[in-house]
Amino acid sequence: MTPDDFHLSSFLPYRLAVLSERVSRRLSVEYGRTHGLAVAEWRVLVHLLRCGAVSIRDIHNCVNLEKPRVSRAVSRLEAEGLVQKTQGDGDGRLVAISLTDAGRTALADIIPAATRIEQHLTDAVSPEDLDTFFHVMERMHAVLDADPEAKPRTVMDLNTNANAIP
Amino acid sequence: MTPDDFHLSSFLPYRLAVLSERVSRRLSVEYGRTHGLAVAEWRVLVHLLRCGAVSIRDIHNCVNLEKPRVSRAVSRLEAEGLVQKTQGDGDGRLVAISLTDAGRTALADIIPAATRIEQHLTDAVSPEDLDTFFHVMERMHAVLDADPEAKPRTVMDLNTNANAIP
DNA sequence: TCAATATCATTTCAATTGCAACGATTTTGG
DNA sequence: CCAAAATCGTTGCAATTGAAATGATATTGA
Repeated sequence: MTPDDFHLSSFLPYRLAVLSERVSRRLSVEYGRTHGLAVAEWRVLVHLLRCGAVSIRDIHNCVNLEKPRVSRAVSRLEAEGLVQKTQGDGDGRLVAISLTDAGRTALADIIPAATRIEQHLTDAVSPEDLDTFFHVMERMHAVLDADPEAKPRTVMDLNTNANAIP
Repeated sequence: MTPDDFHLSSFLPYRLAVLSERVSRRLSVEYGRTHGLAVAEWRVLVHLLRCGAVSIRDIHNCVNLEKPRVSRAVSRLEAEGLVQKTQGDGDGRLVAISLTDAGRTALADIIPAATRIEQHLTDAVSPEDLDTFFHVMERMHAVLDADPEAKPRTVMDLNTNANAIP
C-alpha cells in the first residue's frame, strides 16, 4: 500500500489507454490515408451499414460518441457524399441517416483493411487466450456496470458482450 | 469476408477503446473531484513520484503524452503548487521538474483511491486470467512494434512489459 | 384542447489538443 | 574556434471536443 512503488506502466487504466490509443491510431492511419476519415466518421459508417436508416440519437446510443460529435461527423460524411440525410416522414424532429452508394463502396474498401489489422493482432495469440482476454474485458465492464460513478454502457455494447457471466 | 456482417461491437479496436475510455473516465472522476486533476496532470505527478527531478522531454518519453501537452500540464501543476520547476544547473535548456510537498501530499491521497479502483477491476477475475489478459496485451503490442505504420512504444512501456516473449 | 413538458438535432462557447514553428541553448564537425 | 545542426521547452494556430443552450417538433396531462 506504500504509494512509493506505484508504477504508471503497471497501472491497469494506463496500460489499457496506451494499447487502445496505439491500436486506434494504427487503424486510423488506414482509413485516414485512404478515405480521409476520422474515428467518429468510421464508427458512424459502420453502424449505418448494419442498421440502415437511423437517427442521430440512435447512432449516439450505439457507437459511444457524444451527440454533437455524431451530428458533426454526419455533416462531414454528408458533405463527402458518403451519407444522406432524409427528413423523417413521421416525426419531424428525426433525421433519417443512411449510406449512399459511395458510402457503401468506401466501406467495402475499408472494412477488409480494418479486418486485416484486427486479424494481425489476434493472430498473435491463441484462440483460448483471446477468449480469456475478452472474458476479462467483460468482467471489468461488469464491475463498472455496478459502479454508480461509472458511465453506463450503451445498449448495444451491453447486448453484444454480456453473455458469459457465471 | 463479407463486409455485411461486420459488427462494430465485436471489433477489437472499438472494444478496447470503449473499455479504456470507460475505465479512464471512472478514474478521472476520482482525482478530478478530489483534486481537480486531468489525466495528463495525473500521469505527470505519478511519474515524478518515481523519477524525481526530470525534464519535460523525459516525461514525454515515459508517460505517452505529447510534448506540448506535458508542458501545459506542468504549467497547471506549477500554478497549483503541486510541482516546481528549477532551472537546471548544467544544460540551460533543461528544466528540472519535481514534486512539491503539496504534490506529494496530493499523491498520497489519490494513489490509494486509484489503486482501489484498479483492485475492484482486477478482483473480478482470477489471477491466471489476469495474467493471460496482460500477456495478450503484450502480444498485441509486439505486433504493433513490428508494424512500421504504428507509433513506437515509449521506452518505459517497452522495458516494463516486454518480458515474456517466447 | 392546449399549455407544460419532453425529445431531437444543431449550434454556441470555452477549453483541450496536436502539429508545426519558434527562440534559446547546446553539441557537432570541419 | 565557430558556423551548422540538433535539442529543449514554449507558443501560435487551426481543428476537435464536450457541456450547456437553443430552436423546432411531439407528447403528455389536466
